[in-house]
Amino acid sequence: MTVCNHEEEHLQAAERAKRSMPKEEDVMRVAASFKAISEPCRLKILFALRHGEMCVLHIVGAVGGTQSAVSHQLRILKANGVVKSRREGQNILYSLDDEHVLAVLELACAHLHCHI
Amino acid sequence: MTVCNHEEEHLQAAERAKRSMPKEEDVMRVAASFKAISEPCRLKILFALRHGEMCVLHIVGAVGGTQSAVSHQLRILKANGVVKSRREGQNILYSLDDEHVLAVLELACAHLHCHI
DNA sequence: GTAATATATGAACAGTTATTCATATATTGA
DNA sequence: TCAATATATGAATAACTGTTCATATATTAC
Repeated sequence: MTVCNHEEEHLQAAERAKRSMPKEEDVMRVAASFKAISEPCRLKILFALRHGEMCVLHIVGAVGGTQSAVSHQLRILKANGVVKSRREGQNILYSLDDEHVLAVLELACAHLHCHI
Repeated sequence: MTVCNHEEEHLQAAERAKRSMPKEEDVMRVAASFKAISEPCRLKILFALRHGEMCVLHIVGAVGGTQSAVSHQLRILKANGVVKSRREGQNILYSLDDEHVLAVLELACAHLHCHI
């Protein structure tokens, strides 16, 4: 296969793309973060946490599913820097890690013309 | 299991979370979009397309892998509204669907302290 | 210490997905 | 029409992932 040989403009874009490709490690981290928020159940958790921190059983109540499933999902979200948690007595309170998370959610919804 | 019964503040967040949960259909669409950009190979395609539209073989050159694999991935990106394409002679030129896509990428990188 | 509540986790199974290979379609030029 | 180039796609397999079930850990109240 021979790479196409048209417009100079496209060739320049291709060369810049090759030069400026982020490090494999960074690509993997970004991919893992998006994967963390790409399952409906985990996304519901984020929508739930928009309004503030919540304990696990409140999250279960808001998104459905079993306590075990939600706990597994929270672990994935936390491991990828999407949510954070703190203990308060018997409860662990979860919240969105920072303002970037909500901003990404809102951008995605705007892109898809969802009103959330 | 009994839902925890602490701070009024948390209870209100839980109730608002339940009331304002987006429709299942919208959650699925957002999740599918994030899933589309959650694989390293597809993410590399997006990083490549930051600099402008490119034909398939240029994309293959920038991200690696086989032509077939890249073509499959492009189909997924396009089906989920992440990239768009137009024909120009023998070539199909791909580009990011709109400015939201780049904005989401940049937010994610900022969140993870990647310099892209 | 014991019971109760809240949360986390390991293993196993089922469903999903990415890649490869072979092949098909579409465009261009002769 | 034929050959060459560019892109797409169906099927199969291998790898990954989410859920469930059972159980473990941690905190509090008694």
